[in-house]
Amino acid sequence: VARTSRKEKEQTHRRIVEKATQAFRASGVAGTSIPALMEEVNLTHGTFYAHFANKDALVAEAYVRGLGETVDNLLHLAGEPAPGGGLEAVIAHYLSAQHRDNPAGGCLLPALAGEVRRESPPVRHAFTNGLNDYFERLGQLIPERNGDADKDQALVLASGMAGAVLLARAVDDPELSDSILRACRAFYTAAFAGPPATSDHEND
Amino acid sequence: VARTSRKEKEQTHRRIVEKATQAFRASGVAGTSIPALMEEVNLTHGTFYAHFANKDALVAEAYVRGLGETVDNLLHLAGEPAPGGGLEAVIAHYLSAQHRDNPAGGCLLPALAGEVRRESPPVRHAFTNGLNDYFERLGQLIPERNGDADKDQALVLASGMAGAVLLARAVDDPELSDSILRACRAFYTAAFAGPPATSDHEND
DNA sequence: TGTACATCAGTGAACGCGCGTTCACTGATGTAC
DNA sequence: TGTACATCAGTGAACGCGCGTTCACTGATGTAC
Repeated sequence: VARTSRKEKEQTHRRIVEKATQAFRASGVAGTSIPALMEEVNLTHGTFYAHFANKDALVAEAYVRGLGETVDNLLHLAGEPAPGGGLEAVIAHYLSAQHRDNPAGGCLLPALAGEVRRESPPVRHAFTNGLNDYFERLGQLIPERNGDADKDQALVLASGMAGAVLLARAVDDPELSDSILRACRAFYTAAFAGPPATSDHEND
Repeated sequence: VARTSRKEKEQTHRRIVEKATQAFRASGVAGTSIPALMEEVNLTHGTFYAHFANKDALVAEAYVRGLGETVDNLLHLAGEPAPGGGLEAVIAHYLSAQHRDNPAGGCLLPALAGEVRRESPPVRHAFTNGLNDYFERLGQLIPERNGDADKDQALVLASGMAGAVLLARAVDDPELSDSILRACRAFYTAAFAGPPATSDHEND
């Protein structure tokens, strides 16, 4: 077989990016080779360069797509964007064992944010744009509570949850890993999705 | 020159580990080659294998040392371990531009925790042990406030701060990066190091 | 303390390997008439 | 609509490179007497 139509080429392009976002989150950018990636797309690696100038161009595209997917999934979990309504569900899912155990399909931040610092300027810029969207859309779920700006609260919540999953995935002790998720889930739920102000002391 | 004394060999070993913890935090494990590392130690790369069975053995040792150093530095910042006293200083330093801009000398977690998941079992185990120490020693700085266990609070604070530095380092927009640090510093200080319970509304 | 031998820290060339990327080629798709 | 030619998506062998690791070697250090 030698050539496919232009429509099929677009689909191939999308399939490469799609597999790449998953592979990058699962194995890191350096840990995902072009030959291995193209094999998963069922093409020879030579054709990669008909779609992208180089690996860097793919990385930039995959980061943006991965961040977008991440937020889409989170907002979908929250149901209709009723302000504050679904935030508890978002936190519970983000800090779940299911999310921890599925890096390839989960949020891009705990999987890849640590590598962004060492990527090329275009990749870092694409990531930053995607992250700004992320913060903004997450912020819309948070009810205004302390007079803090929505975005400031989104920064805290997003970075905090990313850090929790980061550590929960790193340790090899399942109990400790569960403890990290449990403690953070309780904390962030109370801080961002709990009742506005009760005089009762909170319990588990 | 051909051979040095046993005492000098021990020093060489330490110098390799020391340079490795810095290089790994700055460039990642995969991004640090044995030849490049040994050049920084001013030795030819062949002698590396007189000190370590393979790269993995160095990685395990460097993780433990890096985590230990990190906590030592933090506790030193907190001054005498007066409970609750130095926590504000620890948070302020961790979430400072200075820390963000110095990955090689800073906390190991935002720099390397994302890679641990893909390391060998011995490396993950060494990391987990080091992290348990980290949590315990950090927990001793946190005043008991809500009846939560010290360790649970340490998990939240450590993972939250690590996530904040992780994202602050990833973005290429200095303003956004500063915002992340500022918002998280205000939040975690109020949550963990602030006054136990004031009726006043907090301000900046 | 002095001598003779064994050890082994460090040297530097070499290895096999997988990486990102290139390139001549194939033949179905797209286009001009 | 049919024919003739140009394009180009995908193929598969090949490249230069740096990686982790090995190894024969050197000569100062360590040890036995």
